Amino acid sequence: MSSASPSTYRIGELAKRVGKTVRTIHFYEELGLLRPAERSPGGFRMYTDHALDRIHWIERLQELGFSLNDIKQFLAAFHAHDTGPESMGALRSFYGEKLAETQQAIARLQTLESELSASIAYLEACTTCTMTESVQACAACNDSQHSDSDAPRLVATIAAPA
Amino acid sequence: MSSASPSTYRIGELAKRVGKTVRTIHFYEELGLLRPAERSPGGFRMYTDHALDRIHWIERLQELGFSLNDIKQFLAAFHAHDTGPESMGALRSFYGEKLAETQQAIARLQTLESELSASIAYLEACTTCTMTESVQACAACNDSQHSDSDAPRLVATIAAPA
DNA sequence: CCACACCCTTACGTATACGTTAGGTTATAA
DNA sequence: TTATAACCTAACGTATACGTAAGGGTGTGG
Repeated sequence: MSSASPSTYRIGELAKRVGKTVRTIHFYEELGLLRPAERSPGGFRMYTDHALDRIHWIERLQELGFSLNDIKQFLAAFHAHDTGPESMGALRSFYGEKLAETQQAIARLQTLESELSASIAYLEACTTCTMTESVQACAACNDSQHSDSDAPRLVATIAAPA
Repeated sequence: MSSASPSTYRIGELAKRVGKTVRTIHFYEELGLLRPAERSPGGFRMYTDHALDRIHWIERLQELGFSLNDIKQFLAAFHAHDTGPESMGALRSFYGEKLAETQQAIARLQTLESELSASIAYLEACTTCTMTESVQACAACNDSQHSDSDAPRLVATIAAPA
């Protein structure tokens, strides 16, 4: 076994290198996201390092909230243009849309974060509560520990039957 | 909180009020997340305003990234405790875990946000590029507009066959 | 030349959160 | 009383991103 990578390798090797399963790579190919550089005489898929980059790129886009189908749509649009600048323009607006969405997602998560924090803070008082009835009774709780504020929405409506 | 109306109403009315479909409410019931206050003599589900609050609560938890199954698991644990403080403690740790996850999600999205911004900034230069070849040629781009920095990862590996 | 890992295609299975008939019943207005 | 809107249960369909066999070739060390 030589240590220099043979420049092309089979699917199992590629899978190992990117940390995906063979099935996943097959799947990407079914969707048109990735194609082997060539096939061996016997029909084995042979890949180059470019496949590696492509798969990492797909990974990042998925983290950004793109579906595999989104990526497929984009690749089609990307290659549908004649000149580099046009293709790059498509890429730019593709990313631009997701940037906006990402920023909204962040804002939303931050709202939820503070709501969670408020709920947890509110519930801290319950730690020292000596009440021994079931949670149903909490609806009438007037403990001075947290009577100064209304129960957060994430707490107020839980203590009910089913 | 919500108040006086006919005090109980049927599933269609509830659906309208919360902006969900009847099927969704049926589904929540199948999962044990929600039960009608009672049934009409003829078998119709009759709800009170509490169902409204419950559904809104479920909505928020979903936005937080909880699956309906997570919520189901939690409700079981919540009602498995004997005293209010114990149940509230369960709620607190339930929220605590998600708070940590939410904070990680925010951090991750912020990383991705800056990556997207960098990519878009990089691609701005392409707007003024006069190159008329296909995007494949961009791999060798040495335009002074962006030769000062390497292409962002989200850009570097795209301009390739398929 | 053979064993055995690795690869091939085809195709059904899985989890989530509902959507969509299908066939029949209940409530209400005319 | 009857039309019809709304409801009932049961059950199969949908989209996403793969998992998991099934049945059979390929490639290579010994």
